[in-house]
Amino acid sequence: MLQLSYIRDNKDDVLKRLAIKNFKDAESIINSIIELDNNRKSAQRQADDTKAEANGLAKQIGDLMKSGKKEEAETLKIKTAELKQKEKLYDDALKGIEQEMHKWLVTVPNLPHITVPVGKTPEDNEVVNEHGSIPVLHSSAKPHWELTTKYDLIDFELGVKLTGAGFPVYKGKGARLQRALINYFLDKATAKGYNEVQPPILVNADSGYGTGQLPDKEGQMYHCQVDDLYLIPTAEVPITNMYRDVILKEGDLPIKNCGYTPCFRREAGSYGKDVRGLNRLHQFDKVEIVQIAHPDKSYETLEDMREFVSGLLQELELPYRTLKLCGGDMSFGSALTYDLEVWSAAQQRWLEVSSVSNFETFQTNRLKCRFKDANGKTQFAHSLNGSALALPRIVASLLENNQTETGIKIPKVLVPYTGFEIIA
RNA sequence: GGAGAAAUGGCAGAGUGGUCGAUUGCGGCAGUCUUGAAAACUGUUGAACCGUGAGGUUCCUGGGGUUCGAAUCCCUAUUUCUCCGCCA
Repeated sequence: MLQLSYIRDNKDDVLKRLAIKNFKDAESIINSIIELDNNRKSAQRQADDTKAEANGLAKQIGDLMKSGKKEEAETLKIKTAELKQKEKLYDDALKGIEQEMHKWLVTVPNLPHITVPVGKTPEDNEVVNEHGSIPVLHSSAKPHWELTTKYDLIDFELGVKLTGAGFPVYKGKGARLQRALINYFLDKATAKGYNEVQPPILVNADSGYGTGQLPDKEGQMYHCQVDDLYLIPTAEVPITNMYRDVILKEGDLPIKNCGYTPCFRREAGSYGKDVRGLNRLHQFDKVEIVQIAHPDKSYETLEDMREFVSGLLQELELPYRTLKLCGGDMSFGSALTYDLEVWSAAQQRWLEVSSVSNFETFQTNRLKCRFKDANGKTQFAHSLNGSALALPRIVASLLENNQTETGIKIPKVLVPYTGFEIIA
């Protein structure tokens, strides 16, 4: 959610940047928000003045009662009755305006950073770098969904039987590989100074609103209606919401947390080759890194996080590239997003394995996550998060890229975690 | 799941209808003293909104109500604690 004061003071800038995000009707929506805010101010003025008057009278009545002047008190009481009606009227009006304003505000996406490329589709994303060489596979190389069957690593059919499509069963060395990756990622993150947390994987609606999954992406989350809880689509939700309604000390920043959780996504509307094998699942594992940063430092932090994730891919010896997302491809709440994609040799395409974003104050404004600066003023912190990493597509490319005629080789850094060097 | 008790500022903990946004202690911050530190002493220390300012309004878990007036009374939700039941 954008900050009202920023919208008021920088309307032109806001409109210019919303255009980069291809946000429709920006001008009319921003205008109505500003107009509503003006109404809000005068409504609050009226309400406050009325209350001040009523408070004054109540105090007078108290004094009169104490000094035994009952009759005078009674006359004043009659006066307050009228004020009370007015009070209710003004309060209701104010509440109505605030609700209306909030309704509009949550529809406005975050402003993109000035360096965000203009564009509408993934083709317009800017390639920041490419790393590693594209492997050449032997003639009988297979896509990962055949390899997982051949070596009995993942049983997609069994998952369908237990739950449905997109809920695979990992078996034997496949299951062990999952555990190895999770441990490896967590070890790397904690070594980098991230504090490991294990959050709940069901969250309440407040948490959903805090990080922006609600109200706009409601349909993408699994919802336990009996208890009104949501299965998390990413650990970002619980980990960032730990700082909802919190005022931090400036010295506490940056706060670095990481956590492993399963993630659940309904993925309504996905189809075709996108959902083949491990490419898109309803349940998958991910290690997430989250930082709460000082506004002056958040872009340095973003680069740090990007480099950390790149380092993981390098150690895993996977060819990858980094994209800076264009305005049209960025998520609703992000100000700047890097996507990291690994090359999937048998599918001959790039697979997104990490998304690293700076949300600036977009989430912290909703969360009311603030810090006290050197002057004792409270201001919103910046929130950032990134996948480090999401497992399925890493597994897909590891299996595909490292396949040989004699088996699938495990990258050196993982061997201590898997306990085996080859899947054969 | 059943019965009872409770929820107040960063923490502890007063306050049971009228200058209470809230006594006090701890913690935090600033100062005095000190070569420095500690101790001691002094001061200061919640948030949001409106207002150039003076100042005003709101917030004592959330929501609703009673009253001229609510932290204080009533209803309700949530959470915590104790006891019982169930249980990985």
